[in-house]
Amino acid sequence: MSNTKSTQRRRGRPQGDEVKIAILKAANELLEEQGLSGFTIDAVATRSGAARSSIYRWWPNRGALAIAGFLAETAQKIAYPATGSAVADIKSQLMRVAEVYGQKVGRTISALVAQGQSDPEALKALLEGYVLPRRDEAKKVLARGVANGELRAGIDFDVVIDALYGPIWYRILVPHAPLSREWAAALADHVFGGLMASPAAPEGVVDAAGSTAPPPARRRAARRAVPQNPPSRGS
Amino acid sequence: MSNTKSTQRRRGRPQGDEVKIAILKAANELLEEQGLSGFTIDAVATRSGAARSSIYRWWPNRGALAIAGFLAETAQKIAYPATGSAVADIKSQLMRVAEVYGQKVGRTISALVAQGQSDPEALKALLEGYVLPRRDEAKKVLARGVANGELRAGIDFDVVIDALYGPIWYRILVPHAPLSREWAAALADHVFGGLMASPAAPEGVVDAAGSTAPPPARRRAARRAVPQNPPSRGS
Amino acid sequence: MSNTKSTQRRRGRPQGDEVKIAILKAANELLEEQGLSGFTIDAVATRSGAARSSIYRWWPNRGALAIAGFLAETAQKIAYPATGSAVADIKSQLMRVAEVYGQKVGRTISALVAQGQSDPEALKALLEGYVLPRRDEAKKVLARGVANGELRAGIDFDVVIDALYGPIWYRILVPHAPLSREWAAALADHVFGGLMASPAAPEGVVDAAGSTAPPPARRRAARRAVPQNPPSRGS
Amino acid sequence: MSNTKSTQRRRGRPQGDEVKIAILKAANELLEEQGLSGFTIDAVATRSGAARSSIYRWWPNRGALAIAGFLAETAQKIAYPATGSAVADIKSQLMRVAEVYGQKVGRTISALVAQGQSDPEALKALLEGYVLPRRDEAKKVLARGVANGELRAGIDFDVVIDALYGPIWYRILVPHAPLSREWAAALADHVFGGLMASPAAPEGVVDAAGSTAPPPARRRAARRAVPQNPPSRGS
DNA sequence: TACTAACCGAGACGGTACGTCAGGTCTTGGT
DNA sequence: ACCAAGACCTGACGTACCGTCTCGGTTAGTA
Repeated sequence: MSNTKSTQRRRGRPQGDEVKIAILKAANELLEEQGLSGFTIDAVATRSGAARSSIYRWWPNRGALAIAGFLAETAQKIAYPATGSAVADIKSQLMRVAEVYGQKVGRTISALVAQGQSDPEALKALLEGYVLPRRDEAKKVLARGVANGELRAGIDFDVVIDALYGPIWYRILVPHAPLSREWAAALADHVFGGLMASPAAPEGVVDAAGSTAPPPARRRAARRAVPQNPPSRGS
Repeated sequence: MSNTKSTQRRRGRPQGDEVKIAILKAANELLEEQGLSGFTIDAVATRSGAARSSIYRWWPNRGALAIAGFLAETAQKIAYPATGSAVADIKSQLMRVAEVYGQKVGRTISALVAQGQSDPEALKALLEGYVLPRRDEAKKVLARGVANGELRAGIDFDVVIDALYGPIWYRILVPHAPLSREWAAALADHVFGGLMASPAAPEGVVDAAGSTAPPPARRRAARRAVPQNPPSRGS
Repeated sequence: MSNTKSTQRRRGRPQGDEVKIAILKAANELLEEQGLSGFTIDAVATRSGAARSSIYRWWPNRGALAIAGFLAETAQKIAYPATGSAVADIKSQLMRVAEVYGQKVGRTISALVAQGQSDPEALKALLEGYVLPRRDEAKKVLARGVANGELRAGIDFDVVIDALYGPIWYRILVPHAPLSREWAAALADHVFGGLMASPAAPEGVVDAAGSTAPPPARRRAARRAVPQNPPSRGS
Repeated sequence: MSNTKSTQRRRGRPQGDEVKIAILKAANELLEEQGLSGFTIDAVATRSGAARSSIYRWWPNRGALAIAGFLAETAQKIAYPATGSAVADIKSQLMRVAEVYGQKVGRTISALVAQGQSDPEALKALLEGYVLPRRDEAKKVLARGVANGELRAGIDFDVVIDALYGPIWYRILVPHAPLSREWAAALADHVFGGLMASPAAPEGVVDAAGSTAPPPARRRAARRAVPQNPPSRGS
């Protein structure tokens, strides 16, 4: 990024990465420990041993610093497993995410989202630096699942990801009950398995509620593959 | 509520409702229009015509005022429909929620959640004043669905509600894509209908990942026998 | 005061003095105990058991209340003695004033003066209600002294009173050292007796500085009798 | 004072004196023009062009600022003259003080004293920063007068200073009549010259009231009449 | 004896200033 | 050129009193 050619040295004192790293580390720790309220530029400066001006030299404001700290330190810790089954991979990763987000990372993420509500740049950075890349990853796994035949062909990946991961973010932001692996497992089962006792109901709902976007293609494919699959909505 | 008998008048000058109402109205408008950043006690005072001290007389801090404004003005605007079908009711309400939250109410709610991340009281107020009551309402509808035979008996209402509403909150807080009725309809269909191409998969996942709450029996049974089998999980 | 003829009774409930008295008492106590900073309308109301509005019904603001409390409760406690000698009366009263002002009354007076600096009405009330009447009293005693032949005929009573009582007020307002009877006695002696070793000096000063009020009588007597005697204290 | 060696530079941005000076200047002007009531931190900030936070960085509260403004701007304007005669010096300085205090400085000082009545720190600062140093100066002049033989050896400097300057402070704080050079001259004459028509009276009083500080100049005259009266304080 | 106007307690209300805190900018001197 | 230190301006926070006002309840003299 800011590197010129390595042969071409700039004048003056070269930038020591230690300062930057110390700042990011301190930022991340504060975010984990105290959330947004304790995350003060001054606090970061004090903890890192850096000066406030050094922070502002590299990041334009506290939102940017928060995101940067998160991305540098925490973001990449949750990787997808890669077994044979896409569904199994997703489910186990979902459980792991629920577990991890239930701890310090959750505090951090909720702080970042909160910051984003009054700081469009921070929101954008969070989206582009974390949310969207991870959604892309998830989509790849889902695509593998479709290719495998584990999942129906017509599913809308974005909707599925929202259905799987949305509840987790919801629970860390609106903590009406703690996150747990068990809850995540149940969530995955519900989403993958459906809830209906009788397959006929949804269509009625769709008609009744005026839905304009019935997903028929999937259904047909599904019908082929699982002939006696009763939840055929159209039938 | 906190009134003693109506015959028992309180001493002192009675509170003029106009002021309180004007304050709440102004608070709500500011929250809708500008989110958290524009939501200042001073701004509320100016817009409402009240004095700052009058605001602080009734609400201890800005978080409490934000919640109160939302609850007083906006919260009750989204009611459940009550047709015959529980599932249809939920789905159509979900779509309506998605629609409404996609507009000004969404800004307000996201601001409130953000505020809650650094203000435990505000978070508590939001939960107790809005989230939990609405979840209870939803649970009643779900229970009706189970009683109807529309839904399986074994489902965990909290998980279902998380699966249905979590994604909406997620999307207003992390707006990677706009909310829409269609998206909500698709979401409902996914959750109610499931995603699996083959119903066998989840169990494998469950086994692999150590889930303790697999809902397999129903589906197999349903597939076989189908109709109004209400196999309660506990049985 | 605001009474119309005593025969002409007004309709309605007459004013009960208890409330007024309780208010004044509380006001005075607060002033004595805590000075200006603790003297709050609210504090007075609470301590007296009266309502704030009752206070404002009778006194226009806190300054007026402070003065009224002082005048009603404390002011008249210091009376002049009346022996034969005017000088002795003044001196003993000065000592008594110093003693009394050194205690709670001093706190009260200093608070009132302080209040007066930012409240012209209060200052005026203090002057007219306390300071000037007492100065008039003192002037009478001084006049008696002149009539007696105890004091020179040409003295300016206002200047004398300033010289005698000014230092007391100065010491309670600028407490560089505590008030005491001894100090007051020394003060009286200095003022009544003068400080000069040689009586010639003042005239020179007077001439040089343009004084318009030379006190010649005493000096002449002194000049005659006691030339350059430098009576050391230790002798 | 607080400087370490000049070679030892402090880190960080050095303080720009302009800001501090502008603040003190504004503070002083406000005090002169409007007294305590107009002396608001906000007003000082506005007039000086500085920020409120800059004021609070250097002074802990409004009392401290008031004192500082006075000491920095006004306090040193009144110096003692230094002619041969101590008495003449004191008298002419007293007249000058009366003249000066009768104008803007008087407003300032009365405001400071008033502030001091509810702010012990401010009172202490006024005493230590202004009152006591000036009293010390006056004592030096008085000592010179004693050395000269102009003044009696036994006089208590503190009492004399109270007698001379107390009335001035009294008059600016309790302005029953305006200050003037003439009044000050008369005051000086009274104090230096005494008031008694006959020198005998005070002793009676002294004895009766237990005074321990008899005024001797008069005594010389008295010595004739009451020769062996040795009311030496030390005995 | 009933009326009725003033008294009284309570407290809502619009204001103003306080002192605190954080954010973000700028200016030094040192390395 | 980078960095620590910290002065500086801005603006919101929550608190404390002020003085005004509007209620409901009470009470003593009058009709």
